[in-house]
Amino acid sequence: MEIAKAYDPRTAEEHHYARWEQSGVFAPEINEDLGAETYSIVIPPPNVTGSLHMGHALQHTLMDVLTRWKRMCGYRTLFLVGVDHAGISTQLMVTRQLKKDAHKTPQEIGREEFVKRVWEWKNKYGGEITRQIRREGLSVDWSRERFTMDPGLSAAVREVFVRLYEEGWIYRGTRIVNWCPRDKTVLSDLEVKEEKAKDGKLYYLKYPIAGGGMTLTVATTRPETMLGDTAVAINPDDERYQHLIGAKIALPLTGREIPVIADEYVESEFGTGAVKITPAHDPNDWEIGERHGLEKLVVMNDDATMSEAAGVVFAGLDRYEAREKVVAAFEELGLLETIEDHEMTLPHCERCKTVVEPLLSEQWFVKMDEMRDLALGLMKEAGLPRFYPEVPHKKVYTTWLENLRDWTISRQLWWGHQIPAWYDDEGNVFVARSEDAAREKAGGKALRQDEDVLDTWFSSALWPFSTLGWTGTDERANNRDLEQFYPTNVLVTGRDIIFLWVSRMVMSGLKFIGERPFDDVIIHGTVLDRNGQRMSKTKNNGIDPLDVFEKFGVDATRMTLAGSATGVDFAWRDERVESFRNFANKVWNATRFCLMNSEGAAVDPESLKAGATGSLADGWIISRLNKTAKAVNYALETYQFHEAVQLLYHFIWDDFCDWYIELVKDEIVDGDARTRSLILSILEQSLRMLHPFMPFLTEELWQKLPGVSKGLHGSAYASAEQTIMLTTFPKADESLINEEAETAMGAVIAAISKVRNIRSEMNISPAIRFTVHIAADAERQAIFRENDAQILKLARADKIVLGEKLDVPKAAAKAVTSDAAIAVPLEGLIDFDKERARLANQIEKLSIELGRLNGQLSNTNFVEKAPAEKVETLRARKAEIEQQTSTLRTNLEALE
RNA sequence: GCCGACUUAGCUCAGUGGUAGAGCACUCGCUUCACACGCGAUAGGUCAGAAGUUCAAAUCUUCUAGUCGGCACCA
Repeated sequence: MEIAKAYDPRTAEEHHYARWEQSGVFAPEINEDLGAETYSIVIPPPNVTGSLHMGHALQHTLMDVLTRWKRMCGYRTLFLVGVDHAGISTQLMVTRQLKKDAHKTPQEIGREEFVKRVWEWKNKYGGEITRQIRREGLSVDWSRERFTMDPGLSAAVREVFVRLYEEGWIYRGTRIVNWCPRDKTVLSDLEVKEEKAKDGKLYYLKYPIAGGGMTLTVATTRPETMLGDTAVAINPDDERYQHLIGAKIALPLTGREIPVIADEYVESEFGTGAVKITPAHDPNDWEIGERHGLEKLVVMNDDATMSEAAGVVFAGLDRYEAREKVVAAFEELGLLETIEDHEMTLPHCERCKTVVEPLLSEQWFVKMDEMRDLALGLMKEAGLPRFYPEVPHKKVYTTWLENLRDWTISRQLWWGHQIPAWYDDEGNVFVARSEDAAREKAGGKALRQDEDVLDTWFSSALWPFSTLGWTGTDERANNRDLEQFYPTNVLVTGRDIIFLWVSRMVMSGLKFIGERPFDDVIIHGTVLDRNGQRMSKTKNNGIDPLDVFEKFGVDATRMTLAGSATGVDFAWRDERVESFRNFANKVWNATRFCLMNSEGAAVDPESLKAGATGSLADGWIISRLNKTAKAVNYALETYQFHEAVQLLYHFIWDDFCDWYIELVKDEIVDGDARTRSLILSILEQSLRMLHPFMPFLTEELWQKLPGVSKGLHGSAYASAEQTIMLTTFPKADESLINEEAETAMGAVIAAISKVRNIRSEMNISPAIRFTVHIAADAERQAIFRENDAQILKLARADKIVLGEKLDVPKAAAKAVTSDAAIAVPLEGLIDFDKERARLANQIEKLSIELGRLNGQLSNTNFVEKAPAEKVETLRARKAEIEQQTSTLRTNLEALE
């Protein structure tokens, strides 16, 4: 069979995915072995508004590698896919579109109509990310695809909410919360990111003390909030201000009088040691207000403009305009003492980057202490989940849990799971699974539902079991998917959502299923741009995976991503992908060679066992194959994807292509059917091992191999459509690992390399054939004799002379290996100066090593304390070097 | 402020106690009948610096410097 000269990734990519998907090979049901162990992974659901980025591509690749590997190992695998409704992002996107298309705001069209439009948007555009997931080649079970707002998942959300409420773990309360004035919703602590303020200032304001001309100076970064001050606080031990405790301040611009109070919270050293207290606009001030029974005066609206309560002069002004105006007013009154530059950070809305306003507001919260204890208990007692890499994530996760605070779960949005709480006209609340149930609780009164929806992460927290059909009403035993696939085996995600998502899944899994959601958590690294910077939309330095797919192919991209060390950030290099593109082409061409010479041959895994007793090269490559299989399986078991990639790359390229194909080329081309079948079978095993990483290439090639059939499938997949996906992943057969063959082959390879070195260093054209003399002991001579054809071919020699000792004229180039002395007579071709330099260079290298060895071996401490085995190894090596050096010296002297 | 990670060849990165590795780039040679996305052969590192533990340190400990990250506080 003839195939194209170069691999075209696009053809293979277009060829196989639809067929795989349609034939059902991704679904766990493809496995006919009822006793098969299960293996399950749930995808971290990408946002429905999202499109694929490198972070996705990385984590998706790792999950797919594991899934495909385990499927090939005979597990009943489920790789569950789905999408997150992404409350804020989606609402913003549809709001923008509404404005553009209809020039309307959500408020103008009303909640019902707005939500309807979001669903329309979702149905029309929400499939983008799932199309991209198909492009990546992920072997996910599309028949179980989920969306966080599916009826079943929504039922799970209501169930969890009601249960937590009934247990008192969910409550409603008035607190200072993080308020995004642009998105007009509350945010949890985790959705707020501190960033350095560009030009932070500390304003020193003089507050007049009532009755008497004295002032007390307070320092503040937010002068506008003084309009809501209800006290000034000082430390009770601050001697400077003792006399003022209990005094009244005539608060400028407001006409109000506020007390001076004493509270431990105040640090005398900071600022002036006197703090203005605004309980409605600062969490710490709130606490102080609670302690001292202060009034909580709200002077700001939910869009961060000043409210009526701020006074007629300021009402309606934006917070920053109000700040300027307040400062100007103080200056006019002669009450502005000074303004200092002040380094500080400000909280920003993670999504829209607006400065978050601490605002007094009534919200729903989850009390986290008992939930936290469940997760901490699991870590303490079972060490779960296991983080990969363990450092630093285990500690960071644990520490975060230990300091966990209550979780604000309500959001002032329309897109999401509406809170299942209803109110009567008196404001009594009825929490229930449905409106009917709520009304029943309320004695049939008319009710209205809470306007707010739940934090998107509330539903994400249930993902590992809500996606498997849990709604709280099913007994687990009656739910086959939950029973089979929960807990999942491993979670693969980025470190930025360990708190937001991972910890919450652990807590809710333990609480509602009574079992951990997963054993292992792989935290992958961040893909940086080529300058080592984080990719971001604002910097516009993102690398689009789809562009890379287009340029180098999906498989090459997957190899690049899997080839990065687990958990470690790395700078993106197209050159790296290019090298894997080249590798794909190498595999393609190795297959091409085998196919061009495949007449009369077929893939037959049994031939590997028989082949092990064939030629040295056969035994050697089969040994290498089995060692590689062993190492690859181990690497995957321990999530060392990059190690597996390296092993496969070098086995296929170096061992198989550069050595084995070249060694057996003549036999293959000459039509030796046995060797042809053997090389096809080794190639086929290699393709299998490569398949989890490079699914398209390997399927494309595998299907072309003579002799492939369902017969190669694992026993659990006997009736499935023919695909490499369902062949058995190679496991090492220890009996086929042959150290003797590897050592012998090593001698042949070393000899060939030395001759090549001579040819290259002495500038001898490849066209010139010469005689190679090899001196070695009888045993080694036998090896060289048996493989003389291969040596002749690969060293481009026309004759080999074997003997105990070299017998060559002076005009010869010489070299030594661990096993042999080598000489190539070069009458008329040799440059004696060059040859002397070459020999001297080899002697020099050996002498450096010898010096080090002598140092160690003459150290009595080493000889006495190091393991005897180690000492013996060094002694043997020393003897070898001395032997080689002596030979090289003799050769060098002969040239003098 | 607290916690942590990283610093290895020109570049990007592997390598957790026993002779420093890969890919790319560089140098030299090659239309060798699978592949120039290739073949062959070289060159290139006092493993950030210092001290310590050890027979032995890139690897363990401490300190220093630089880079990056997380958390907390911030009147």
